[in-house]
Amino acid sequence: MGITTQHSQVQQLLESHFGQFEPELISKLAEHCVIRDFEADQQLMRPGQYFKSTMLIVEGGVKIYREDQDGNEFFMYQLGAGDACALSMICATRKEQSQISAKAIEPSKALLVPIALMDELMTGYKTWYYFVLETYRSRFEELLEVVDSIAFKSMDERIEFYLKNQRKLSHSDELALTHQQIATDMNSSREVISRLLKKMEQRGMVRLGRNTITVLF
Amino acid sequence: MGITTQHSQVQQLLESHFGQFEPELISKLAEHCVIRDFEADQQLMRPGQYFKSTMLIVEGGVKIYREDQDGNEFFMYQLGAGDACALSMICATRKEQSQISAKAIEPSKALLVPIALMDELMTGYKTWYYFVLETYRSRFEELLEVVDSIAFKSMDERIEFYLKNQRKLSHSDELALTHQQIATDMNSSREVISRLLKKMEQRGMVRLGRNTITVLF
DNA sequence: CCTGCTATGTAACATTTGTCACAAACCCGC
DNA sequence: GCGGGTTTGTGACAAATGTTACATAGCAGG
Repeated sequence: MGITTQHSQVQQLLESHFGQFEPELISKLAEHCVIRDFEADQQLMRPGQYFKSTMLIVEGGVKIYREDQDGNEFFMYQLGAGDACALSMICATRKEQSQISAKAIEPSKALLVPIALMDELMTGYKTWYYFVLETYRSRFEELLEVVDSIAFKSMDERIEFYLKNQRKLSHSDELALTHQQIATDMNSSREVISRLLKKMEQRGMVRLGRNTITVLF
Repeated sequence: MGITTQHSQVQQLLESHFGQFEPELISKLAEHCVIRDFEADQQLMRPGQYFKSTMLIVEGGVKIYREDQDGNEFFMYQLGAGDACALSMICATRKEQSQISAKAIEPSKALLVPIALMDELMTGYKTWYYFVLETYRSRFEELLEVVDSIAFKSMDERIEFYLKNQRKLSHSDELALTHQQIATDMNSSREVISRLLKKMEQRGMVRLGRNTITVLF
């Protein structure tokens, strides 16, 4: 939760996770950013909130999901070190409200870039403008894949898609997940997930344990 | 299909549909754009295609949808005069492939902006850079609504959402649609749509006719 | 090692959506 | 006003997903 303004630390974080930025951009950012820490499970954004700054993730992982009016969740994608929240970049520039929710899945650190700086960064630093566009483009594509998975695929294919994503994010075939968590992320029910996971185990696609799913495909 | 390079005509189209652009930007674009006409039902983009230019719609309407490997479609959103294809703007700058399909729903006209120009436009013209960001942001939000509708809603609510969209796009409560078209757009089957529309008619939400659905809500 | 909490398994059933088969209604051109 | 195509209506059934209710299993702390 603490807010620090140690320039040298910010500078170092920027250099290690945003090496593509030109040196003057890094100094500029280091001058104006603050670091913010989040605990696991802490909410970074909630719908309806106004952005005062753009977030650059430098440590940990952040889950981006959509919520409906009844509090149901739907997981969309996840950010890690080196990523930025696309919506916060553009909403920020236009003082719009957030349409999504974000939650830290582990203790995480983000750099907060004041929105007042955005215009100057966009027009003055080519690497920043590329970064913003690339961020938007790749989130957009991730979202398109999500649309695919719910528009065209059946539940068991969606679980497969979900597990593949989780594996990529955790860099491991051993996923520490409960069936309930998966169900919540997919806006389904636990029994359905258990049932289908069991079938996948019989087909040799996964190995199931308490709190763990080992991906075998 | 014809390609013309009549500067004055381009200039005029730009002025009437993209009035927010600064005059020098309009001249710049008029100098380098070409007009392209599309017939109704003609495909503007297909997945896997490389972009050579960004499209600004100046007349007609374009439907943006996703296709799966079996040729199933899923309608996402629609562009009209004054809109631009978000993906073509950014894919264009990075020479990436299109991930979507686009089809003219009526005879349409677009201005083609060569991708070689993008960098100069982005850095040199503030109104262009705002336009690109705003385009991306609003498509992103439309896509989020689409995700909502399939992640959280049942078929009848989705039909309602679909009809509301169509009404907004056609500026009329009388929609010229067959049940089959709706089914295709929603990746469902005609019988399901007919069944649910009938129920909606009984509840007084729509009036059904051959090739027409009158929205009453 | 017992207790209690959490996670998982599973059967039975409800609901929603999709599929098949075919009938009826509508519309256009002759 | 008569075919022939297209569009819509509908019943019966299949398949997928969601719900309810409860049993069992694993783990952690006392």
